[in-house]
Amino acid sequence: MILQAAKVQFAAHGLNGARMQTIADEAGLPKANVHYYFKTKVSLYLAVLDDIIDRWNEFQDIQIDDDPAEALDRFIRSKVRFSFEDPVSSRLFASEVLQGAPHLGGYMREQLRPWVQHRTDVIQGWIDAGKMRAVDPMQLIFLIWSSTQHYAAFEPQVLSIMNKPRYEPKMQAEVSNFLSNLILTGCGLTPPEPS
Amino acid sequence: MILQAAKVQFAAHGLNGARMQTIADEAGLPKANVHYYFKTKVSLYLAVLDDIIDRWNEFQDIQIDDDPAEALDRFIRSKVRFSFEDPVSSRLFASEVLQGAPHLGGYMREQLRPWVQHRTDVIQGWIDAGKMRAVDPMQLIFLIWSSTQHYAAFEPQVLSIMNKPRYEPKMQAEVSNFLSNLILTGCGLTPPEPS
DNA sequence: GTCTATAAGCTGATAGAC
DNA sequence: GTCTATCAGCTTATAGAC
Repeated sequence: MILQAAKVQFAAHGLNGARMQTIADEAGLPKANVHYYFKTKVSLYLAVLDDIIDRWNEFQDIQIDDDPAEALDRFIRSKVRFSFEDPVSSRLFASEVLQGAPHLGGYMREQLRPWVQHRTDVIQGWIDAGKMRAVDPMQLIFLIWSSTQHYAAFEPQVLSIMNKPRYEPKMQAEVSNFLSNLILTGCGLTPPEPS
Repeated sequence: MILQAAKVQFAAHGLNGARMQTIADEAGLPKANVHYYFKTKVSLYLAVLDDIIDRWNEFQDIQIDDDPAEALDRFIRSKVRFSFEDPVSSRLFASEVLQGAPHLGGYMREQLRPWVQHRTDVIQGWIDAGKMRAVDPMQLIFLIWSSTQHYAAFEPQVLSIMNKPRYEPKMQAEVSNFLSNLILTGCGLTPPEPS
């Protein structure tokens, strides 16, 4: 699969650093075939980016009527799951932003910003209703994004410090439980039972 | 300054993606001069990496006798300061790890792992002494790293969502206060007065 | 659609004058 | 030490047979 091979290379080396030859090798094709399906390197890069944007925020909405503890717990677990199940997409997103997000500016303005705006409104509503501590809703979202994505983008560092060759199966649950417990407690909420 | 220009380019594009010509242009020198001071691209890259490793964890030690709230507050603020005052170094570190940390493996094993080991021991000591809630000390360190570094590595995303062209001066204090307050509360500690 | 061969231009690195 | 000119090899992309 060309897109998958390209995603891995672009995630690790960025647009400039990735090599069409390497992508072709990883996909098991002659380089010319890659250019048959994707005329230029940039168009391949954009195709890969489009592919991940769709699933970036696919978890269910949060609503003003939701229980804050349950909704935030779901949010956090959904993000941790994404990090562990599709770490390459997380890395590609991080790589693109590190380069200044030159190909994601439109997406951020037109899709991600309203997405965040809606969530901050809901969280502020919970705060105004006295359902949770008064914390900055936008910074809370950034905290959840950063702490969950860390295990994908910084996997080599985490593994090196834990002195392990790869994540163990229980790791995802441990991270979910830790983050949900600490963040919800930090918001003055009672964390749900660990699942 | 060659090292500074190189740091910016390597941070944004990685080792393979950065261009010696661009580095030379940004430093205001002919490309040949860069090669006079640094024989190869890799040696320049390593020089830049060495330059940031020294200051990566320069804040003062935490000790078992410290007050947990004060020590963690200092830790968090120190990391936020680093993110806002030297975001390029944070980005370069992130870029290198995204590429699999091929040039930082030794540093992580020999320096960073013992560094973390010592801190987790201290935090576990606090927990055993009943001074704070029982949370996983290593994951707590990862949480502080990820949440503080986010504002450097993901600056374009944060700014785009906040609809601002650059960080305002008060941003660093707001982030420090938010993170310190939420994380310490999450640890069952009473946050110090915001500074 | 797939593949080999190759063109056209870019990139890291050096030679050599000053 | 600094600079211009240039080389050798790499990289993207295409041409053209099958």
